Amino acid sequence: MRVPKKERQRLLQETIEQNPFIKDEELSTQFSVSIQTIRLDRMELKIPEVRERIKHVASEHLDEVKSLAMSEVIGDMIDLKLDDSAISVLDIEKEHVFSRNEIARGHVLFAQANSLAVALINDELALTTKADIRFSRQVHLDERVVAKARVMKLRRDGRTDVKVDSYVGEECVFSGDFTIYRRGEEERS
Amino acid sequence: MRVPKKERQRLLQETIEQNPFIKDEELSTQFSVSIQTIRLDRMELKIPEVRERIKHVASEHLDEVKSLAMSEVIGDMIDLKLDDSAISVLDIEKEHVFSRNEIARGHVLFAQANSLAVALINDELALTTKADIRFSRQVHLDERVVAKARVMKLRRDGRTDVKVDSYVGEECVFSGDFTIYRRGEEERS
DNA sequence: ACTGCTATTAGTACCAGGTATTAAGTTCTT
DNA sequence: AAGAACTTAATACCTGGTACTAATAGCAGT
Repeated sequence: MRVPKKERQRLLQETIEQNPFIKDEELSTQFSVSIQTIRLDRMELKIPEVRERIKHVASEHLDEVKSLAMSEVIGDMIDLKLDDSAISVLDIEKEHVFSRNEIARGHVLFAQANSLAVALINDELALTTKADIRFSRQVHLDERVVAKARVMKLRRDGRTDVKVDSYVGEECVFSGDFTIYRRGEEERS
Repeated sequence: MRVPKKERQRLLQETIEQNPFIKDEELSTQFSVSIQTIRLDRMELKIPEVRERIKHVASEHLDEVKSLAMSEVIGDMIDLKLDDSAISVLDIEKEHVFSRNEIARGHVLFAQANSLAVALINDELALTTKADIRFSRQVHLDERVVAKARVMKLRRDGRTDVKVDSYVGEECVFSGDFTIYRRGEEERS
Protein backbone atom coordinates (compact mmCIF):
# COMPACT_ATOMS: atom_id res chain seq x y z
CA MET A 1 0.00 0.00 0.00
CA ARG A 2 3.06 2.25 -0.05
CA VAL A 3 2.81 5.11 -2.57
CA PRO A 4 5.22 7.89 -3.49
CA LYS A 5 5.17 11.12 -1.55
CA LYS A 6 3.32 13.27 -4.04
CA GLU A 7 0.56 10.77 -4.51
CA ARG A 8 0.32 10.19 -0.80
CA GLN A 9 -0.06 13.89 -0.12
CA ARG A 10 -2.77 14.19 -2.73
CA LEU A 11 -4.66 11.32 -1.17
CA LEU A 12 -4.06 12.70 2.28
CA GLN A 13 -5.60 16.01 1.33
CA GLU A 14 -8.61 14.31 -0.19
CA THR A 15 -9.04 11.94 2.72
CA ILE A 16 -8.99 14.73 5.26
CA GLU A 17 -11.23 16.88 3.15
CA GLN A 18 -14.02 14.40 3.19
CA ASN A 19 -13.43 13.27 6.75
CA PRO A 20 -11.96 16.13 8.75
CA PHE A 21 -12.37 14.09 11.94
CA ILE A 22 -9.62 11.62 11.15
CA LYS A 23 -6.59 11.56 13.46
CA ASP A 24 -2.94 11.37 12.49
CA GLU A 25 -2.64 7.91 13.93
CA GLU A 26 -5.38 6.51 11.76
CA LEU A 27 -3.92 8.25 8.74
CA SER A 28 -0.51 6.79 9.45
CA THR A 29 -1.82 3.23 9.50
CA GLN A 30 -3.98 3.92 6.47
CA PHE A 31 -1.01 5.07 4.42
CA SER A 32 1.48 2.71 6.05
CA VAL A 33 3.88 5.42 7.09
CA SER A 34 4.94 6.70 10.46
CA ILE A 35 2.96 9.29 12.30
CA GLN A 36 5.80 11.75 11.85
CA THR A 37 5.56 11.49 8.11
CA ILE A 38 1.89 12.32 8.28
CA ARG A 39 2.70 15.33 10.36
CA LEU A 40 5.35 16.51 7.95
CA ASP A 41 2.85 16.08 5.16
CA ARG A 42 0.24 18.08 6.99
CA MET A 43 2.78 20.81 7.59
CA GLU A 44 3.73 21.01 3.96
CA LEU A 45 0.11 21.04 2.92
CA LYS A 46 -0.74 23.49 5.69
CA ILE A 47 -3.47 21.26 7.03
CA PRO A 48 -4.18 21.99 10.69
CA GLU A 49 -4.52 19.38 13.41
CA VAL A 50 -7.74 17.49 13.89
CA ARG A 51 -9.10 19.69 16.69
CA GLU A 52 -8.69 22.80 14.61
CA ARG A 53 -10.33 21.13 11.68
CA ILE A 54 -13.28 20.10 13.77
CA LYS A 55 -13.55 23.56 15.23
CA HIS A 56 -13.61 24.97 11.74
CA VAL A 57 -16.40 22.68 10.59
CA ALA A 58 -18.36 23.53 13.70
CA SER A 59 -18.01 27.26 13.27
CA GLU A 60 -19.11 27.04 9.66
CA HIS A 61 -22.21 25.37 11.00
CA LEU A 62 -22.87 28.23 13.35
CA ASP A 63 -22.48 30.64 10.45
CA GLU A 64 -25.25 28.92 8.62
CA VAL A 65 -27.58 29.02 11.54
CA LYS A 66 -26.94 32.71 11.86
CA SER A 67 -27.36 33.28 8.15
CA LEU A 68 -31.01 32.37 8.39
CA ALA A 69 -31.49 35.58 10.31
CA MET A 70 -30.69 37.27 7.04
CA SER A 71 -33.84 39.25 7.46
CA GLU A 72 -33.02 42.90 7.58
CA VAL A 73 -31.91 45.04 4.68
CA ILE A 74 -30.53 42.92 1.95
CA GLY A 75 -27.84 44.79 0.11
CA ASP A 76 -26.98 48.46 0.33
CA MET A 77 -29.29 50.95 -1.23
CA ILE A 78 -27.23 53.35 -3.32
CA ASP A 79 -29.96 55.22 -5.10
CA LEU A 80 -33.66 55.71 -4.47
CA LYS A 81 -36.27 57.78 -6.24
CA LEU A 82 -39.55 56.89 -4.62
CA ASP A 83 -42.19 55.52 -6.95
CA ASP A 84 -39.69 55.64 -9.75
CA SER A 85 -36.46 53.71 -9.51
CA ALA A 86 -33.87 52.34 -7.07
CA ILE A 87 -30.53 50.56 -7.06
CA SER A 88 -28.92 48.34 -4.43
CA VAL A 89 -25.65 46.50 -4.22
CA LEU A 90 -25.02 43.17 -2.55
CA ASP A 91 -21.66 41.48 -2.16
CA ILE A 92 -22.06 37.72 -2.13
CA GLU A 93 -20.48 36.29 0.99
CA LYS A 94 -20.16 32.89 2.61
CA GLU A 95 -23.53 33.00 4.27
CA HIS A 96 -25.27 33.59 0.97
CA VAL A 97 -24.00 30.55 -0.88
CA PHE A 98 -24.44 26.80 -0.82
CA SER A 99 -21.34 25.55 0.95
CA ARG A 100 -20.88 22.71 -1.51
CA ASN A 101 -20.46 24.73 -4.64
CA GLU A 102 -20.29 28.38 -3.58
CA ILE A 103 -23.25 29.35 -5.73
CA ALA A 104 -25.60 31.92 -4.28
CA ARG A 105 -28.91 30.60 -3.05
CA GLY A 106 -31.88 31.68 -5.07
CA HIS A 107 -33.66 33.28 -2.20
CA VAL A 108 -30.76 35.64 -1.59
CA LEU A 109 -31.12 37.22 -5.01
CA PHE A 110 -34.85 37.17 -4.59
CA ALA A 111 -34.56 38.87 -1.22
CA GLN A 112 -32.40 41.64 -2.60
CA ALA A 113 -34.78 42.28 -5.47
CA ASN A 114 -37.90 41.96 -3.34
CA SER A 115 -36.73 44.31 -0.62
CA LEU A 116 -35.68 46.81 -3.24
CA ALA A 117 -39.07 46.64 -4.94
CA VAL A 118 -40.83 47.10 -1.63
CA ALA A 119 -38.57 49.97 -0.55
CA LEU A 120 -39.34 51.75 -3.79
CA ILE A 121 -42.97 52.16 -2.88
CA ASN A 122 -43.83 55.48 -1.30
CA ASP A 123 -46.53 54.33 1.10
CA GLU A 124 -47.19 53.21 4.63
CA LEU A 125 -47.62 49.61 3.73
CA ALA A 126 -46.13 47.77 0.80
CA LEU A 127 -46.34 44.03 0.32
CA THR A 128 -45.47 41.75 -2.51
CA THR A 129 -48.47 39.92 -3.87
CA LYS A 130 -47.02 38.36 -6.98
CA ALA A 131 -43.67 37.81 -8.64
CA ASP A 132 -42.42 36.18 -11.79
CA ILE A 133 -38.72 35.67 -11.62
CA ARG A 134 -35.93 34.20 -13.66
CA PHE A 135 -32.41 33.28 -12.64
CA SER A 136 -30.42 33.64 -15.82
CA ARG A 137 -26.92 32.89 -14.57
CA GLN A 138 -25.37 31.44 -11.44
CA VAL A 139 -23.84 33.91 -9.05
CA HIS A 140 -20.70 32.91 -7.20
CA LEU A 141 -19.02 33.75 -3.94
CA ASP A 142 -17.38 37.21 -3.86
CA GLU A 143 -19.29 38.53 -6.84
CA ARG A 144 -21.09 41.85 -6.55
CA VAL A 145 -24.73 41.96 -7.54
CA VAL A 146 -26.29 45.25 -8.56
CA ALA A 147 -30.07 45.24 -8.54
CA LYS A 148 -31.94 47.90 -10.50
CA ALA A 149 -35.62 48.40 -9.91
CA ARG A 150 -38.06 50.63 -11.71
CA VAL A 151 -41.76 51.19 -11.44
CA MET A 152 -43.55 50.07 -14.60
CA LYS A 153 -47.14 50.84 -13.83
CA LEU A 154 -49.07 52.48 -11.02
CA ARG A 155 -52.47 50.86 -11.11
CA ARG A 156 -55.58 52.42 -9.73
CA ASP A 157 -56.43 49.45 -7.52
CA GLY A 158 -53.48 50.03 -5.19
CA ARG A 159 -51.12 47.75 -6.97
CA THR A 160 -47.85 48.68 -8.56
CA ASP A 161 -45.79 46.76 -11.06
CA VAL A 162 -42.07 46.88 -10.47
CA LYS A 163 -39.39 45.37 -12.64
CA VAL A 164 -36.08 44.40 -11.10
CA ASP A 165 -33.00 43.32 -13.03
CA SER A 166 -29.83 42.27 -11.25
CA TYR A 167 -26.40 42.29 -12.78
CA VAL A 168 -22.92 41.04 -12.12
CA GLY A 169 -20.85 43.40 -14.21
CA GLU A 170 -22.59 43.61 -17.57
CA GLU A 171 -24.30 40.29 -17.23
CA CYS A 172 -27.89 39.99 -16.17
CA VAL A 173 -28.17 37.28 -13.52
CA PHE A 174 -31.69 37.73 -12.30
CA SER A 175 -34.83 39.43 -13.43
CA GLY A 176 -38.19 39.67 -11.83
CA ASP A 177 -41.58 41.27 -12.33
CA PHE A 178 -43.13 42.12 -9.01
CA THR A 179 -46.60 43.25 -8.20
CA ILE A 180 -46.64 45.21 -4.97
CA TYR A 181 -49.72 45.94 -2.97
CA ARG A 182 -49.74 49.28 -1.25
CA ARG A 183 -51.91 51.13 1.20
CA GLY A 184 -51.79 54.58 2.77
CA GLU A 185 -52.47 55.55 6.38
CA GLU A 186 -55.50 53.43 7.28
CA GLU A 187 -54.77 50.31 9.28
CA ARG A 188 -56.21 46.87 9.02
CA SER A 189 -56.19 43.68 11.07
CA MET B 1 -21.15 38.88 40.59
CA ARG B 2 -21.51 35.83 42.82
CA VAL B 3 -24.84 34.02 42.50
CA PRO B 4 -26.23 30.97 44.31
CA LYS B 5 -25.48 27.53 42.93
CA LYS B 6 -28.83 26.84 41.31
CA GLU B 7 -28.91 30.13 39.50
CA ARG B 8 -25.30 29.74 38.43
CA GLN B 9 -25.99 26.34 36.95
CA ARG B 10 -28.99 27.64 35.08
CA LEU B 11 -26.90 30.44 33.60
CA LEU B 12 -24.06 28.05 32.90
CA GLN B 13 -26.33 25.82 30.88
CA GLU B 14 -27.67 28.75 28.92
CA THR B 15 -24.27 30.25 28.34
CA ILE B 16 -22.83 27.04 27.00
CA GLU B 17 -25.88 26.38 24.92
CA GLN B 18 -25.50 29.53 22.95
CA ASN B 19 -21.73 29.41 22.85
CA PRO B 20 -20.56 25.80 22.93
CA PHE B 21 -17.01 26.95 22.23
CA ILE B 22 -16.45 28.50 25.64
CA LYS B 23 -13.78 26.95 27.87
CA ASP B 24 -13.97 26.19 31.57
CA GLU B 25 -11.43 28.85 32.35
CA GLU B 26 -13.45 31.58 30.74
CA LEU B 27 -16.58 30.33 32.45
CA SER B 28 -14.84 30.35 35.80
CA THR B 29 -13.85 33.99 35.49
CA GLN B 30 -17.24 34.88 34.12
CA PHE B 31 -19.01 33.41 37.13
CA SER B 32 -16.26 34.33 39.61
CA VAL B 33 -15.80 30.81 40.88
CA SER B 34 -12.92 28.39 40.64
CA ILE B 35 -12.43 26.19 37.64
CA GLN B 36 -13.19 23.14 39.77
CA THR B 37 -16.60 24.49 40.61
CA ILE B 38 -17.35 24.89 36.92
CA ARG B 39 -16.29 21.32 36.36
CA LEU B 40 -18.45 20.03 39.18
CA ASP B 41 -21.33 21.98 37.70
CA ARG B 42 -20.77 20.52 34.27
CA MET B 43 -20.67 17.05 35.82
CA GLU B 44 -23.94 17.55 37.59
CA LEU B 45 -25.53 18.98 34.49
CA LYS B 46 -23.94 16.28 32.34
CA ILE B 47 -22.41 18.84 30.01
CA PRO B 48 -19.38 17.43 28.21
CA GLU B 49 -16.05 19.19 27.82
CA VAL B 50 -15.50 21.83 25.18
CA ARG B 51 -13.88 19.54 22.62
CA GLU B 52 -16.75 17.11 22.78
CA ARG B 53 -19.21 19.94 22.43
CA ILE B 54 -17.44 21.28 19.38
CA LYS B 55 -17.23 17.82 17.91
CA HIS B 56 -20.94 17.46 18.40
CA VAL B 57 -21.75 20.70 16.65
CA ALA B 58 -19.43 19.74 13.81
CA SER B 59 -20.85 16.28 13.36
CA GLU B 60 -24.36 17.64 13.26
CA HIS B 61 -23.10 19.76 10.44
CA LEU B 62 -21.65 16.80 8.59
CA ASP B 63 -24.83 14.83 9.06
CA GLU B 64 -26.70 17.60 7.46
CA VAL B 65 -24.33 17.91 4.57
CA LYS B 66 -24.57 14.21 3.97
CA SER B 67 -28.31 14.18 4.16
CA LEU B 68 -28.11 16.56 1.25
CA ALA B 69 -28.98 20.11 2.01
CA MET B 70 -31.12 19.49 5.04
CA SER B 71 -29.21 22.30 6.68
CA GLU B 72 -29.91 24.59 3.82
CA VAL B 73 -33.63 24.45 4.18
CA ILE B 74 -35.31 27.28 5.91
CA GLY B 75 -37.80 25.93 8.35
CA ASP B 76 -37.87 22.37 9.64
CA MET B 77 -38.24 19.58 7.18
CA ILE B 78 -40.80 17.18 8.53
CA ASP B 79 -41.24 14.94 5.53
CA LEU B 80 -39.16 14.28 2.46
CA LYS B 81 -39.64 11.88 -0.41
CA LEU B 82 -36.93 12.70 -2.89
CA ASP B 83 -38.15 13.60 -6.36
CA ASP B 84 -41.68 13.36 -5.13
CA SER B 85 -42.84 15.54 -2.26
CA ALA B 86 -41.72 17.33 0.87
CA ILE B 87 -43.12 19.35 3.74
CA SER B 88 -41.48 21.93 5.96
CA VAL B 89 -42.67 24.04 8.84
CA LEU B 90 -41.57 27.54 9.69
CA ASP B 91 -42.62 29.50 12.73
CA ILE B 92 -42.69 33.18 11.97
CA GLU B 93 -40.52 35.03 14.44
CA LYS B 94 -39.41 38.58 15.00
CA GLU B 95 -36.57 38.43 12.51
CA HIS B 96 -38.93 37.41 9.73
CA VAL B 97 -41.33 40.32 9.90
CA PHE B 98 -41.44 44.02 9.14
CA SER B 99 -41.13 45.68 12.49
CA ARG B 100 -43.84 48.26 11.86
CA ASN B 101 -46.67 45.90 11.13
CA GLU B 102 -45.41 42.45 12.07
CA ILE B 103 -46.18 41.03 8.66
CA ALA B 104 -43.76 38.46 7.30
CA ARG B 105 -41.47 39.67 4.55
CA GLY B 106 -42.08 38.14 1.16
CA HIS B 107 -38.63 36.76 0.82
CA VAL B 108 -39.00 34.70 3.97
CA LEU B 109 -41.89 32.75 2.53
CA PHE B 110 -40.07 32.57 -0.75
CA ALA B 111 -36.95 31.25 0.96
CA GLN B 112 -38.88 28.52 2.73
CA ALA B 113 -40.56 27.42 -0.48
CA ASN B 114 -37.45 27.76 -2.60
CA SER B 115 -35.23 25.79 -0.25
CA LEU B 116 -37.85 23.12 0.03
CA ALA B 117 -38.12 22.84 -3.74
CA VAL B 118 -34.34 22.60 -4.06
CA ALA B 119 -33.99 20.05 -1.25
CA LEU B 120 -36.58 17.89 -2.95
CA ILE B 121 -34.32 17.31 -5.92
CA ASN B 122 -32.31 14.14 -5.70
CA ASP B 123 -29.14 15.33 -7.42
CA GLU B 124 -25.69 16.77 -6.83
CA LEU B 125 -26.61 20.22 -7.94
CA ALA B 126 -30.01 21.84 -7.88
CA LEU B 127 -30.65 25.49 -8.68
CA THR B 128 -33.76 27.51 -9.21
CA THR B 129 -33.98 28.97 -12.70
CA LYS B 130 -37.50 30.31 -12.69
CA ALA B 131 -40.36 30.89 -10.31
CA ASP B 132 -43.85 32.28 -10.53
CA ILE B 133 -45.17 33.08 -7.14
CA ARG B 134 -48.21 34.52 -5.49
CA PHE B 135 -48.70 35.79 -1.97
CA SER B 136 -52.37 35.25 -1.28
CA ARG B 137 -52.61 36.36 2.31
CA GLN B 138 -50.43 38.22 4.79
CA VAL B 139 -48.65 36.12 7.35
CA HIS B 140 -48.21 37.51 10.84
CA LEU B 141 -45.80 37.14 13.69
CA ASP B 142 -46.10 33.84 15.57
CA GLU B 143 -48.04 32.12 12.84
CA ARG B 144 -46.88 28.73 11.63
CA VAL B 145 -46.38 28.26 7.94
CA VAL B 146 -46.51 24.77 6.49
CA ALA B 147 -45.03 24.51 3.02
CA LYS B 148 -45.93 21.55 0.84
CA ALA B 149 -43.92 20.84 -2.25
CA ARG B 150 -44.48 18.28 -4.93
CA VAL B 151 -42.76 17.47 -8.17
CA MET B 152 -45.05 18.13 -11.12
CA LYS B 153 -42.92 17.20 -14.05
CA LEU B 154 -39.46 15.71 -14.58
CA ARG B 155 -38.33 17.06 -17.91
CA ARG B 156 -35.77 15.41 -20.09
CA ASP B 157 -33.59 18.53 -20.35
CA GLY B 158 -32.52 18.41 -16.70
CA ARG B 159 -35.25 20.66 -15.42
CA THR B 160 -37.91 19.81 -12.94
CA ASP B 161 -41.14 21.60 -12.20
CA VAL B 162 -42.04 21.81 -8.56
CA LYS B 163 -45.18 23.29 -7.08
CA VAL B 164 -45.11 24.65 -3.57
CA ASP B 165 -48.14 25.75 -1.59
CA SER B 166 -47.80 27.20 1.88
CA TYR B 167 -50.53 27.28 4.47
CA VAL B 168 -51.35 28.82 7.79
CA GLY B 169 -53.90 26.42 9.14
CA GLU B 170 -56.32 25.77 6.31
CA GLU B 171 -55.58 28.98 4.51
CA CYS B 172 -53.23 29.10 1.57
CA VAL B 173 -50.88 32.03 2.02
CA PHE B 174 -48.36 31.46 -0.72
CA SER B 175 -48.09 29.44 -3.84
CA GLY B 176 -45.29 29.12 -6.29
CA ASP B 177 -44.34 27.25 -9.43
CA PHE B 178 -40.61 26.62 -9.51
CA THR B 179 -38.44 25.33 -12.27
CA ILE B 180 -35.33 23.73 -10.88
CA TYR B 181 -32.24 22.99 -12.87
CA ARG B 182 -30.41 19.86 -11.82
CA ARG B 183 -27.18 18.12 -12.66
CA GLY B 184 -25.73 14.77 -11.64
CA GLU B 185 -22.12 13.74 -11.19
CA GLU B 186 -20.32 15.53 -14.05
CA GLU B 187 -18.41 18.66 -13.19
CA ARG B 188 -18.44 22.07 -14.77
CA SER B 189 -16.39 25.28 -14.52
C1' DA C 1 -19.83 26.65 70.80
C1' DC C 2 -19.84 22.31 68.57
C1' DT C 3 -21.78 19.12 65.08
C1' DG C 4 -23.09 18.19 60.58
C1' DC C 5 -23.87 19.31 55.96
C1' DT C 6 -23.29 21.42 51.59
C1' DA C 7 -20.55 24.09 48.65
C1' DT C 8 -16.21 25.43 47.16
C1' DT C 9 -11.37 25.30 46.32
C1' DA C 10 -6.73 23.11 45.90
C1' DG C 11 -3.54 19.78 44.38
C1' DT C 12 -1.85 15.94 42.02
C1' DA C 13 -1.56 12.29 38.60
C1' DC C 14 -2.91 11.22 34.15
C1' DC C 15 -4.77 11.45 29.17
C1' DA C 16 -5.37 12.61 24.03
C1' DG C 17 -3.65 14.65 20.29
C1' DG C 18 -1.10 17.26 19.13
C1' DT C 19 3.62 21.07 18.22
C1' DA C 20 8.55 21.82 17.82
C1' DT C 21 13.05 20.34 17.52
C1' DT C 22 17.07 17.54 16.97
C1' DA C 23 19.04 13.57 15.28
C1' DA C 24 19.49 9.45 13.01
C1' DG C 25 18.52 6.27 9.39
C1' DT C 26 16.99 5.01 4.44
C1' DT C 27 16.45 5.58 -0.57
C1' DC C 28 17.10 7.55 -4.86
C1' DT C 29 19.90 9.75 -7.98
C1' DT C 30 23.75 10.96 -10.37
C1' DA D 1 30.32 6.61 -3.45
C1' DA D 2 28.41 11.07 -2.24
C1' DG D 3 24.66 14.20 -1.77
C1' DA D 4 19.96 15.27 -1.51
C1' DA D 5 15.47 14.06 -0.46
C1' DC D 6 12.64 11.43 2.30
C1' DT D 7 11.35 8.86 6.48
C1' DT D 8 11.49 7.56 11.20
C1' DA D 9 12.67 8.13 16.08
C1' DA D 10 13.03 10.36 20.45
C1' DT D 11 12.17 13.80 23.59
C1' DA D 12 10.31 18.00 25.76
C1' DC D 13 6.33 20.70 25.95
C1' DC D 14 1.29 22.40 25.26
C1' DT D 15 -3.95 22.65 25.98
C1' DG D 16 -7.97 21.45 28.01
C1' DG D 17 -9.43 18.59 30.01
C1' DT D 18 -10.70 13.74 33.60
C1' DA D 19 -10.46 11.41 38.06
C1' DC D 20 -9.58 11.42 42.55
C1' DT D 21 -8.34 13.00 47.27
C1' DA D 22 -8.35 16.28 50.61
C1' DA D 23 -8.67 20.55 52.69
C1' DT D 24 -11.49 24.58 53.80
C1' DA D 25 -15.70 27.97 54.08
C1' DG D 26 -20.33 29.09 55.28
C1' DC D 27 -24.22 28.34 57.56
C1' DA D 28 -28.26 25.80 60.20
C1' DG D 29 -29.81 23.34 64.07
C1' DT D 30 -29.54 22.09 68.69
